[in-house]
Amino acid sequence: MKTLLLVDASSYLYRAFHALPDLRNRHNEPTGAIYGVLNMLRRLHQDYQADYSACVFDAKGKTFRDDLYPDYKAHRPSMPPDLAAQIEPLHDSIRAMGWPLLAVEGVEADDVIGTLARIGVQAGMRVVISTGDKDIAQLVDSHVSLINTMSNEALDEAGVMAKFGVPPERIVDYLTLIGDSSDNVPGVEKVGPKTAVKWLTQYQTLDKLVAHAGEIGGVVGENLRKKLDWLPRARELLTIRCDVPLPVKLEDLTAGPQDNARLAELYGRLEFRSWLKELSAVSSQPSAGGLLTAETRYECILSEAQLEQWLARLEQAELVSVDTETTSLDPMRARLVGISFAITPHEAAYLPMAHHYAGVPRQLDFDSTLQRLKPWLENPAKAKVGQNLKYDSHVLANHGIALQGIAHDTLLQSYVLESHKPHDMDSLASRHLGVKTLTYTEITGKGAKQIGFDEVDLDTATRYAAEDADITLQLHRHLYPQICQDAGLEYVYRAIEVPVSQILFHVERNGVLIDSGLLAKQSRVLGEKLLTLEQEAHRLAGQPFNLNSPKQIQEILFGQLGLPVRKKTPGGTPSTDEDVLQQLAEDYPLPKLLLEYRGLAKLKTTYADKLPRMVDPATGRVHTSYNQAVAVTGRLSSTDPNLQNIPVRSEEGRRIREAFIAPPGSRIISADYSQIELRIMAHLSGDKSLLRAFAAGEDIHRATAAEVFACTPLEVTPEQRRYAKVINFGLIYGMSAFGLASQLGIERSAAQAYMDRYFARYPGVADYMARTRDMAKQQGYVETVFGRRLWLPDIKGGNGPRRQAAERAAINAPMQGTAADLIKLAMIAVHRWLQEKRMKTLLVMQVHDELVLEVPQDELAAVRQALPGLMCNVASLAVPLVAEVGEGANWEQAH
DNA sequence: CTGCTAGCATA
DNA sequence: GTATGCTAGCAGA
Repeated sequence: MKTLLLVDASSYLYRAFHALPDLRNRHNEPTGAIYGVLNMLRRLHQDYQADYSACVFDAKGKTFRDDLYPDYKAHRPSMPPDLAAQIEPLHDSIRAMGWPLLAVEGVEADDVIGTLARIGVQAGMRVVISTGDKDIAQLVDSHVSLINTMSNEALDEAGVMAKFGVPPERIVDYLTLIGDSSDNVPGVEKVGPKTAVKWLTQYQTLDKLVAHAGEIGGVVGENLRKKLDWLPRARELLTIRCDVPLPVKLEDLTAGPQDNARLAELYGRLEFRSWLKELSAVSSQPSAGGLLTAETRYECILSEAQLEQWLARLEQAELVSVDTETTSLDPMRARLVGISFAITPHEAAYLPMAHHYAGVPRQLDFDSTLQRLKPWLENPAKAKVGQNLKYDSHVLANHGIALQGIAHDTLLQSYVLESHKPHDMDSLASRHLGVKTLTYTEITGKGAKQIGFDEVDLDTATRYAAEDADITLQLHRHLYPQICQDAGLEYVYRAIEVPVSQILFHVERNGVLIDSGLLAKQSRVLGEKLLTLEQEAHRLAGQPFNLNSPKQIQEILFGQLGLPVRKKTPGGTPSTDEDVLQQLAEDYPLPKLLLEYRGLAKLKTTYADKLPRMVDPATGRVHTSYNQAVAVTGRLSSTDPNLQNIPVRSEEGRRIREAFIAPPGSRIISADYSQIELRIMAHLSGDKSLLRAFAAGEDIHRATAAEVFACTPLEVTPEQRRYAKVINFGLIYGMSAFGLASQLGIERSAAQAYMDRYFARYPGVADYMARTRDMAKQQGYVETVFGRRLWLPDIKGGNGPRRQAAERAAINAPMQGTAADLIKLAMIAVHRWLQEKRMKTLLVMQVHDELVLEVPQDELAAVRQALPGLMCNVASLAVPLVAEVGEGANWEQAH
């Protein structure tokens, strides 16, 4: 959807003039208001890459309102000369920046904006109005929103309702009742926002209120009745016109190129030196996007007095950006080296506590300083923002501090806004703020020569650490308003991602108990089998070779033994993957052996050998890290170790799961959603047959088989059910006939016939797939049920194969993403329930559609009983959600 | 030591 | 056909 950005420049001009210090150049010409407005426009330009835009000013001349009401704005003093003098250079600068500028004689800026907004909406656009004036709230609707670029406050329909207490369409009535003193339009005496909202809530509209004016008692009732004749005219004065004739068309409102020569001339005269410098740098760094190289004040806290002062500031602050510096990237091992804080942009402090190098200045005492900070860090009422605060929570927890008051996280903000782009701070700073930050490796070096952060000198450490806190705060101010522009995104961020982050912190810290002895035993057995297989393979090949080397296997199979090449790798060499070996195994002995070898080798190295080495000596448990911001669909991922790909399909693989155990007196409970993605497909598509099958609790693969093979469910053969299952999975993956054919090992035409039959029997699903593809192509993203946006960069641009892949991803993403949203909500529900009931049960793993818990014996019954409801009642979809619960001494038994 | 490819584990 | 992360081998530092 295209965006039209309208700037109510006059509203900012007055505010900048009055709010900012009286800046002047050497000729004593005033420049403060120009600076303020341009600064605001530059920020806006970064925030909104609008397709169409206009910067709108009031113009000279009478307007229809002056005719309607001679006293309109009558009490306003004429424009101060210092302000008037700034208008022309301001207009010139704005034009030189490339903004379309509008000042229509005889028409107020509000009416120009109202009219353009209407034209934009009619053209199917999203309209964003940047204004400092509350009157414009009357223009808000589902397509039109406001942003106050000075306060960073964003208002959509819900926002208007929340702020004013009445919906946008009642704003005019509201203003009419309370009057507008700045325009000299009186309202009803003694009626302010409170009474206006009360009346409008009760009577809904001004007209109905007027009709019932007789019923209202008290002085205000009297006052209302006195003004009955006046109110219609006031209403007309306060109503923004959306139908004034304009000298421009929508097509004229595209941004032009920035005229750097002209701008340099203007900035030179105005003496905006930092912007001037940036202009000269712009040729070498075109992506800078135009940013004020503001002066920064970074402080290193070394004295008691400084600490005292910052503690006082932290106590007062509404929101503080926090960042920890540590000795390690491993969250469970990291020790604190220092902490940085930022309260206002471009200003931050670094508190070093544990730097160790020759000649390090005396730092504040580690333990006592931490104790001083502890109450603030642990106070849930003191709001904090950070970049991945889950990590900082671990670091602080390592020192016995339970970080509370996590209000915001810029990592999650970026993820919710642009899941497909990088979220590291350096990328975010450059993308959103046009700032190049110090990187960690620039500070510490890399490779063997890398030093710990505790060895970094305090000056450098301060620049780096304080910048991180500062940039995080700036990013928050930049990103959060964008999230608030969209109710869905705001819900996903505030009601899902922020709370889930804290729960993941607990899950990671809980860890899971591993039977290392059992794994060691399995490793020995696997090792012996591998040795035998290796010898046998060498014998069959007639020579020794490395069974772990695909390259050597290629040479043996397709070179020495002359086996047929079935498939090529992307690199153009003959593939030796599982599929190929499976086919070759039908006719030759060696491939079968290699398959067996590979399967067992994977089990041994990746799981049996690796997991025991991941046990944390301090806790005796394995602590994975969940990454909350990598999967573009909204899923979590798990690393160090990955606990989301522990084997389950093969018999031998499942033995690994027997090593995931509970301590004595506890059991493992596993609860997983049944057919979650197919259920979501039924919900999203609304397909009648699919909904009916789920509502009736049928075996869904059997039901599908019955439809595709035109028989009754009872007549479905196991083979048919297997086919239907593959088809159902294929649907979730956006399959093509080609893919289905290769999966089932049948002709493409036969696969196409199955698909045709499926879509004929489930027309709702066919419809849904087409709709999803269209929506993805139109807007570049698809959405989950909860409004999470899943971006598909390749869907528009890109060549054939990439675009087709993006189309398949577009089909899959809403289902995978909604499932991810659901289980995140389930984690929140389960965690809250456990807390409320003061249970000792621990959430220990999440595996996409499954939650694993470690449950003390005496809580078993309660947890088993409550889990399905907690998981299934997080949303009410058009199909029932079903969760299956199992229990055992280990994870394998719990299934 | 770092980055790449091939292959494979899960949902 | 979707989404991930990890291992081993190997090539070029």
